[in-house]
Amino acid sequence: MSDDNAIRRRRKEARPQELLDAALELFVEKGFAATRAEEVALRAGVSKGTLYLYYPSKEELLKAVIAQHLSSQVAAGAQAAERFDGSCAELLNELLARWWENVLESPASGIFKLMITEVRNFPEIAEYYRREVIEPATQIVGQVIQRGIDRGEFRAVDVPFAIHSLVLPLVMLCVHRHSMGACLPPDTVLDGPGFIRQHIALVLGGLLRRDAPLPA
Amino acid sequence: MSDDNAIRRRRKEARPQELLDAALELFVEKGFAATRAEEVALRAGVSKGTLYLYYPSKEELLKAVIAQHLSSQVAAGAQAAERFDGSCAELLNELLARWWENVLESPASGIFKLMITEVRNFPEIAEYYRREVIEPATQIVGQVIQRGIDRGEFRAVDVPFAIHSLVLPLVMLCVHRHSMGACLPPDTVLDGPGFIRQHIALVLGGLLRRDAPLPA
Amino acid sequence: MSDDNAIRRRRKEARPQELLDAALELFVEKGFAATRAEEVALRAGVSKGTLYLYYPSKEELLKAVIAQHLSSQVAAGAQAAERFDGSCAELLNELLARWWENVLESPASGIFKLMITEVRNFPEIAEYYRREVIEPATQIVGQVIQRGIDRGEFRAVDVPFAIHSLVLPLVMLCVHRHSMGACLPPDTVLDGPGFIRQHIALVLGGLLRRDAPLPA
Amino acid sequence: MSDDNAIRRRRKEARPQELLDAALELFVEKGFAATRAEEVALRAGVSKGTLYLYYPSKEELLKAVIAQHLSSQVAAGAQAAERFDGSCAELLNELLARWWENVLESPASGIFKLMITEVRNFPEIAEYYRREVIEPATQIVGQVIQRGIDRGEFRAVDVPFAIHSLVLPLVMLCVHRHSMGACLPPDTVLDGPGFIRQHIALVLGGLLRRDAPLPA
DNA sequence: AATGAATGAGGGTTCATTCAT
DNA sequence: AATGAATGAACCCTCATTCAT
Repeated sequence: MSDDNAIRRRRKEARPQELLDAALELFVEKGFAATRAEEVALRAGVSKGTLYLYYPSKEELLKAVIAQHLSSQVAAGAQAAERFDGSCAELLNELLARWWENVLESPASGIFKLMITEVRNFPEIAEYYRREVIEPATQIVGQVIQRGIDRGEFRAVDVPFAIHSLVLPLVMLCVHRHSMGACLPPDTVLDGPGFIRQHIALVLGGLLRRDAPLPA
Repeated sequence: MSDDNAIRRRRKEARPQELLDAALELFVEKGFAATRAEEVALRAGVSKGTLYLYYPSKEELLKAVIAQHLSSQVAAGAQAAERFDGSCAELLNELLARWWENVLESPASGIFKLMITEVRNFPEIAEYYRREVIEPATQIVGQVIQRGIDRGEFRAVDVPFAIHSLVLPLVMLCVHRHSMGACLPPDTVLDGPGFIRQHIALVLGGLLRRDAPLPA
Repeated sequence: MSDDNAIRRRRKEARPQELLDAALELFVEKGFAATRAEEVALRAGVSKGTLYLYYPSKEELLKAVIAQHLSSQVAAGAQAAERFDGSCAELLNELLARWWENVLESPASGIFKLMITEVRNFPEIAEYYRREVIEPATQIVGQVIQRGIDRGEFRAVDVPFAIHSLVLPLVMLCVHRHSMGACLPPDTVLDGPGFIRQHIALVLGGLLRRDAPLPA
Repeated sequence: MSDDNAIRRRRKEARPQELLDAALELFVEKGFAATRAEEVALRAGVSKGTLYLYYPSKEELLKAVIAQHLSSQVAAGAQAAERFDGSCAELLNELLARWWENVLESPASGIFKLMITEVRNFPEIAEYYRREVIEPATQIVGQVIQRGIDRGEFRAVDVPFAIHSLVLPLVMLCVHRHSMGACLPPDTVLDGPGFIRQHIALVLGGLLRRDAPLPA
């Protein structure tokens, strides 16, 4: 019996996460409004009623999904940036490539599409997202660029603009993967890592002073 | 009678467009599923029933909205690319800047968010979008880059990757404007033209051969 | 102009009847509730609005349809019964055969199906129908049978029962023609006059005293 | 739990039948189009939504109502006809009287009115009805009459006509009961069994050879 | 008189949520 | 804790009716 209970308890403790995973998948796939609460429950392997034992409403479920994926998503990046001691170009390379691996290649990447589709319907989420994601991510990348400029590695470009030039394609790629990308034949889909490498090289081409040595 | 009818007919002929405009706004704002048919009607200044005199269902209305904004959206760009006789760098500058003005600054820019949120629910739309927008737009930009490479103006980069590096930030910016951007204080919003100018400069920095002269 | 007006006026004066005809057809075909007012108008060759110039509502149109077809439908039969001087058997033969020709073979035959389907939704119609149709028709046939009994031509059967035995099959045949009959291949449909002749012969076989001479 | 579930399951299992019963009543009373789905639900003692847990649409509910009442409705009659060993006249008496009791006196009798009012709107129902009801019922009665003719009990009448002469009044009576009959004072309504007895006697009077002995 | 665009109440159907078991 | 039957508010869509032309 203790054994059964152990399984049961493990099962029970896994429930919220299983529900969040199912919800993320479906909300990203079909949108929040077009997803039925029962679908989420079924995909998580429980009944409709059980969903409501863990989340008081479909909307709270959405918020939980978002909260989970936005918290401490950027903490890791910040630490990497602190410790790194190579050139700024190399650091950017490192940061964005790692970020791609950790976030964009995972199911969590859907969160970006989800944010895009739902912020305007749930305004409280907007501020949360700005504070937890945009702000810190912008800061990390911005600091590296600023450091590159200060060190004479980069030209004196407009830093906020440069951040967008670097980051937006990656985010967009990730959104694409969950919208059009999901409708096209898989071989059509862009090779992520390959693209990132060249993209950073291109933008660095504009960032680097002409007299600076090219990065490896 | 002719006069009376004229007024009436003008009204009637304007209805479809008024409805499409209202629908675009609302579908972009709240998503297709979360928008009530009656809301669209009211924003267009008519009653619920009137909507159905012009479009047989909410779904057909969505398709009409999309069809209208995707048709011949890229034709203009193609012509500009044909006629242009300056350097490829200048042509890219010209193309993207003009595209920004014509599309992204207009209400039509919302169509990108709409596509992202709805393609997976309406698969027929995906193919249509690929054929009418992605394919031709990719070709135009791709041809310019290829020409630059052939002429010795650009380095021998991977063309499809380069297209994405150039274009995705603009699209993403535009999506952003209709999602997070609509939730933040207006002064936070990025300056479009300024960004575009620097973005192109940055990427061109990576595209141009180091020994080539910088564009004006 | 006078000529145009003449046509117009003729046209106009024919309108109510054209509308009634169209309404009868459609109400019989699809039922009152399932028939749209506009359908009636279109079948009558006018626009939706015009229908309402002649009848204030769909329900009033139904009542007009019914009233038209029930009034004086039986008057003719009554007179024939008065004048006839042959045997009662011959008279019944005559009456029912004629009734079949005049009523059941005409589009007006649909009125029976219409009554069946709609009386319960429009109770005021019931009394009207009883008074105008059932009562007089019953009386006419009943009188003939009663006379036959009084004269010693028929056995002393229950008269109301006998009326039903004679008349119900004809009515049912007629209802059938507008329901199942309309769904089957036309060659399947029963030959009306042939049936009537044998039906009356059969029932007369039971009515006539065994020692009476058979009718021609 | 088993007990609780038992009650619950019994409830759930009874629902479809309760809904079918309510639907039959209302569709017969008001017609299919004029009956609201919610009315059916309320009469069955459940809420609007519950109806849709058991039947996917109002139209499917109609089909279920019809299917239930037409299946195996005539099987019993066929068996009785097989086993019977009296005279054909007695057999007809028996068959029709029994049919009256079993079908026409029950709420199921409404199905005839329902068929009449709805076949033309749901063509698939027509074929079904012909195959399941008309065809077999016609055969049973037809065989008895034919046997009577073969045995020299009946005259050589036209069999299909004779079938109609026997059966149509009963069907019509039954239709009447759910249309006009429901609008008249109850005491006006014809006495079914009494009528059937005399009706059969009358028609048999025409069927039987004059030299044959009258049935008891 | 005739039209047909417009209206909005009404009915079919869905689905978030509740609650008895 | 888990289920799933039941509810009813809400939404899509239809159509009887109106009315400006």
